[in-house]
Amino acid sequence: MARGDRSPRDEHAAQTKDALFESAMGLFSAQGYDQTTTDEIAEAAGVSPRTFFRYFPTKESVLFSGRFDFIDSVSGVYLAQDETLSDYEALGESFALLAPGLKRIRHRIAQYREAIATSSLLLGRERQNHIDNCETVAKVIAQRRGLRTPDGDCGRLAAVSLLLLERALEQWLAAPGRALDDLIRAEFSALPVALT
Amino acid sequence: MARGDRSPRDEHAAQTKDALFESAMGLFSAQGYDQTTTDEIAEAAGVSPRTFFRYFPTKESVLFSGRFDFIDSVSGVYLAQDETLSDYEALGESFALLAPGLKRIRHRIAQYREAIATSSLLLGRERQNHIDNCETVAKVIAQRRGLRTPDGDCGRLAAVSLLLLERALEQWLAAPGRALDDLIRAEFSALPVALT
DNA sequence: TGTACATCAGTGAACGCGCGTTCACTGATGTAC
DNA sequence: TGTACATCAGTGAACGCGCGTTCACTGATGTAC
Repeated sequence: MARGDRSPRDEHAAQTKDALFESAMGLFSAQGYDQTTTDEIAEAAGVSPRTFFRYFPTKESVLFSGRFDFIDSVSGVYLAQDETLSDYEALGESFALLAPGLKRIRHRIAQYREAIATSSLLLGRERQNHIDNCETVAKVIAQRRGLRTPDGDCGRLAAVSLLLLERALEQWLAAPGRALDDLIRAEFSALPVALT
Repeated sequence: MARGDRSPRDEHAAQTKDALFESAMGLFSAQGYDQTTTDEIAEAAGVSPRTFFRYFPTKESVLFSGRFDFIDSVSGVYLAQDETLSDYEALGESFALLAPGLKRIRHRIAQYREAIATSSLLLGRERQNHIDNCETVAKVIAQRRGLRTPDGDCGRLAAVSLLLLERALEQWLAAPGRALDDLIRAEFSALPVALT
């Protein structure tokens, strides 16, 4: 603990935690979250069953410890968009601008979503995150419009934008071909046309 | 079992099942799904813990036994819409036309959704239902367009429509004032404006 | 109508499973002097 | 550099909890003749 952070003991502990994390993610995405027991994870990481709970308070917490908050970084970019853009355009553009940053962790995101997809419980947790994200986005839309609190319009726009982002993400993960920001822009331009 | 269906014994069994269902829904929406044990439900229904599993294979199945499939009835109405309407307009109109049928079971729907909202597991199950619904709607849109299989456009339109329906439903359940079909039409007309 | 048998709602007791907790210990690493 | 003590990663064993299953029974209702 003295200077910096890397004491040999801490180092070893960090390795164990990492081994548990990697083992867990591998097993979750390969055979499903519900089908994977904490005992199995420990065994795959080469430690005793009990040791799992020394590093993670719950089985779920392994998954969410590796989470990256994309939406939290949106606000700043969004508010910096040119005033001539509509809220909808500014949202699409903000997502597209932030998208390249995800390229580096594409594999991690894919694994996370594979795991999520195997379990109703995780799908539910993810849904709650999604609801929080809607709220966050609705608030920043309200702010750009000079409203104190988001109204129905802000909520609707937030929900629809996140839906489109979600679709783009899905396509990006399914097929490696196109860049994420392209897919996002495509989704955002396709919707208005489809509503005519 | 002889004529019709109501033997006194069956009658009694049906009453027990109903008592379990009502007790369960009441407890789920009042104190939360995860906080309600099957023992508690049995006790509230005045039967032994073991009896619960005689009528319902799992705790979840109680909830879903009372489910009403709104989306399944959409296809027919949707395909009957006038050709001059766009797909988007026809969807909104179909939902609005079917909406009045929900008035009768408003209380049941509210209770169902209250229960769902208390548990991540249920939120996840509901999410899976939602995904199925998207698929169903996407297929019928494809059919109206004369496509053999739904493309991205159909999927996007389906997802957005269901999102708007969801929002209208939410408002309807939260505030008793307005009719559901009004709220649906309002949501469907508000979106295109918001995207300009 | 009456008797013998079949069915089935309801129950009790015991158990398996997996997550997560509690208590108590070992032995290696780190620190104070 | 050397000794005494502190810390902490890792572990074992036992347990609580709630869902769901299995086996075996009781007693009321239903049916065959």
